[in-house]
Parts: sequence; C-alpha cells; structure tokens
Amino acid sequence: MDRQTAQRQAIRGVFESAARPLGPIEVMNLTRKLPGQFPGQLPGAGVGQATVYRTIKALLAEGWLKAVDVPGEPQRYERSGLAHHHHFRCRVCDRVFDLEGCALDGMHVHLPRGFRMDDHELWIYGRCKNCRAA
Amino acid sequence: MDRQTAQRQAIRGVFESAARPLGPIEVMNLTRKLPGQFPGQLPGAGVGQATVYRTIKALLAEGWLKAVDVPGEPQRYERSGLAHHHHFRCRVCDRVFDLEGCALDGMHVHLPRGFRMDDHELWIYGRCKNCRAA
DNA sequence: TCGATAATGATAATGCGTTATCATTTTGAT
DNA sequence: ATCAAAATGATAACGCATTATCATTATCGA
Repeated sequence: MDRQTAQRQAIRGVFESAARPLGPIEVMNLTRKLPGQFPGQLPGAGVGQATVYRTIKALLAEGWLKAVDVPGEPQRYERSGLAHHHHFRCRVCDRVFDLEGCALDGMHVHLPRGFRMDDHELWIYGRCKNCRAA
Repeated sequence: MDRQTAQRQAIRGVFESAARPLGPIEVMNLTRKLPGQFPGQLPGAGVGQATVYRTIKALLAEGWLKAVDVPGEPQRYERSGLAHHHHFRCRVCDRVFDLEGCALDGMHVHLPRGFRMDDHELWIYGRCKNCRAA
C-alpha cells in the first residue's frame, strides 16, 4: 500500500461519497459508474474484484476503514472515525444506511447478574425512502 | 418429520433446556452430553451433524424454531414464541444469551425523512458471568 | 411380528465469500 | 527515459457452512 494508483483513488472515492457501509462487490460496481476515473479507462470499466478485496484489506490495516458486521450477511465496510452511530437496513434494496445519534444514550440495559457490557449495536429494519416510494 | 425418533427428541430437548440460541454444531455437541438419551446409545455418542441440520430445517419449517442472525456469524436458532427480547454475546466464550425486556420500549429512534421502521434488533457485547470470573 | 418407508450418519458435493497465483502492466525513484 | 519493485486482474484455489447421496437402521401401522 505504498504506491498511488488510480484504482485505489477510485475505491477511496467510492467510500467517501457513499456515506453508508459498502460490501466488496458493491464497491466494485460503484467504481464502474465513475466516469473516466483513471487514464485510459473504458466507459463502464472499473476496478477488478481482487483489487477491491486487497485494497479493502489494506485500508482496514491502516485504519482508514472499519468493518461493519451485518446480521446474517457478509461484512461491509465504512470509513473509520465516524461518530457513534447505528445502521438501518432496507429490506427491499438491501442497502445499509447510517443513522445519526443513538437511541440508547443514557438508557439502562438490564443484564443478568455478573454480566458486563462493553459495547452494543442497534439495527433498524424497514424500507428506505426510495423503496417506500416504489 | 412424521416419525418420532430418539435423535429428534434429543435435539428438541437441547433447545428446550438451553434458554439461549444455539448453532448446529453447538447442538450436536450438547447431544453428546446427554446420558443414555436413546436405546443402545454409547456414552458420549450423540446425533450426527447431518441429522442436526435436517432436524433444525424441519423444526424451522413447522415453526418450532426461529433463526437468530448473529452479526458476523452463521445463524443460530432458538425456540419460537418467546417474548420480544434481545441478545448478549460473550466475547470470550462466544455464547449468545437471552436478555429480558427491551431497552427501546417507548423510545424514539430518529430516522431519515421518508424511511419507515418495521423492526429492530439490539446486540449487547461483553463478558458473561463465567468468563468475567475466569 | 413384518414390512414399507422414513430417518440416520458417514461422506461427498455444493455455494459463496474470500484469498492466492502469476503473467502483465504501472509506478516512481534514479 | 529506465527499470526494479509493486499493483493489477483473470482465474484457480481455499475455507467454511450447509445440503445431497446412499447404504444401513429404526419406526410404526397393518
């Protein structure tokens, strides 16, 4: 991860403009929609999936990305350093969106005696704006 | 699923006494601990994993079991018909426990305009009683 | 008790997400 | 501009959970 390539720029760009967690294939498809991202790029061309996986791995290692464990699905990834937040998964288009804030702030969660809570994760399921309209 | 067998009894029994969601391999291992569950059972014998998978599938189909989607892991299963509840995952022993009640009761979750919430899921991570002591 | 047939279990096969391979291309320091 | 080293991408290989296969065994109605 020490050379600058058009593919890596494209991948970082996709994450930065997404504002939602993306899976590897999602990333690959989004790079195909970037027009003329790199020199000599054919229309509709993009980044190969091996490169997407490799680059995500490297971006995780350097802390630029963070894994999001989606219940019942393979991992997606989002930019790290975002404020504490949770996610919404649309049951129609299957995309995951960021939600602002945390409904649990200051809330008390009742645990069995002797259990200790280190962390939590909240998932909201429903229909996103697009899929509700459709 | 129309014959009564010792294996099916054993599997149902394991779920009933577990009070927590179990994965197929977990179920298989637990059946090995049942002493003399079925005629001619050797000590430490249990139910084969093909049978565990098949039986879980059947119990899901008849509504006796319900899938639990654990973030970042394969599905586990629990008895259906339980009251609304959430889960605790111990980061040491990796077991999942039921929590009573719901911290979100009556809470307001802020969604982007146009989004609709149908359902939600809360995961608490930490150390269970056993692993905290150890 | 008998016998049709459903269930079991060892094992092979599948599906899918991810990683490794390797020939080719690109980068960036000289 | 040159060139060693790194990156890419097509594809093969892998790991893992799950499902299918099929010979053997168990069930339960007649």
